Amino acid sequence: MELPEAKQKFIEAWGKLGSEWGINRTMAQVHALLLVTSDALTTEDIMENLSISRGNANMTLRDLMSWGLVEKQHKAGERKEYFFADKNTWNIARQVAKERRKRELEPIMKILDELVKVKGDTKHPEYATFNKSVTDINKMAKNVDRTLDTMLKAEESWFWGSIFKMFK
Amino acid sequence: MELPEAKQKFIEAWGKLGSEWGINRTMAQVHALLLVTSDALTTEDIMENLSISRGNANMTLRDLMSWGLVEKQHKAGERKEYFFADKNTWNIARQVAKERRKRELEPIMKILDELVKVKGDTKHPEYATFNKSVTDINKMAKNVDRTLDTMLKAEESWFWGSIFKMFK
DNA sequence: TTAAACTTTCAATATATATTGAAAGTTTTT
DNA sequence: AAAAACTTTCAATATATATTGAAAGTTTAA
Repeated sequence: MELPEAKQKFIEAWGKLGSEWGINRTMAQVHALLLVTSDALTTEDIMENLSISRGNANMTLRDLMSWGLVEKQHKAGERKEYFFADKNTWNIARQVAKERRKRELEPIMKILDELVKVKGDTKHPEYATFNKSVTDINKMAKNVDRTLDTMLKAEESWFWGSIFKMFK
Repeated sequence: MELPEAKQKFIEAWGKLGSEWGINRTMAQVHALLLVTSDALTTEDIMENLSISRGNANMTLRDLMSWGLVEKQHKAGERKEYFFADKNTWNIARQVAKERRKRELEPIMKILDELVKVKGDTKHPEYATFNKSVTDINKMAKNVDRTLDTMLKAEESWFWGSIFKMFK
């Protein structure tokens, strides 16, 4: 397989994976393109490479920046904006974990905390079932939250090292 | 807050979380409904409770069964099918992890394995960048895969216990 | 064997999400 | 101050995804 084809394959696969995980396919593809490109790219470059419109490229890039995955670069003597992605995979994973925690985990934890407080007759199966499910999910959410916290503070090698000690 | 309202809140929140993670909102809501209901429910019950059509209820239930999250129950002397969800949160998490690994992680790992093999001139920045990103992502995918494997074999208390030892 | 009770299918339709592109906005240069 | 070079916005539109509901299929009971 030649490099251009391989890049294309990667962009497609990354886009597909993204869309399966609730991330806009185009956003994942722009990210993928920047991951496999050594130079920073202009909006123009990205539009051309992925055959998308200016508006789409612009919004997607801003979105990627809000996720902390892409940054602007300015080249001396040029007005155009260039974009590049952090290529450190561990940083990417942490950044995604951080954002999803903030955007999705925190809100649901807030709701679960409310629901756990709901009082009722423990003898009543409907209440008991509700309470058990909500309480258990809340506990798991808190476990996930603590684990993410560890991950966010950790160095990659230490993190996976600790995980793999679990095998022994 | 009263139980019916609390149930409703839970169903909505679970549905929203699901849709953010690439899981059909209705599917997540049916799952949520079954999680907070002590009795097994009929298709009819679910249609009514969530105001969805028969076709939708039927397909969603089959989908949930294919994820291993819901099972059929037959009551003696009745023809109707009843559905109930496993309420063990750890089982749910493992089941979801197992399915997503099979459906999403495995396919992309296969592609990454191909892409890592692509040969090129290491001195060429375009190739070097591609190769580094793909290689690193491949390694991370393998780490995630091993971790999921551990999780799938593990007991809940052991798993979280091991995770939390990481804090020390 | 036919009717009733139930489940499944899937083309049509509705809804949600993503994309376009041209106009408006901004900054720099002349 | 006007033009040029660029970025942003957003209503209109296209696409993808989810849902409906009625017909077809299946199983059990009369």
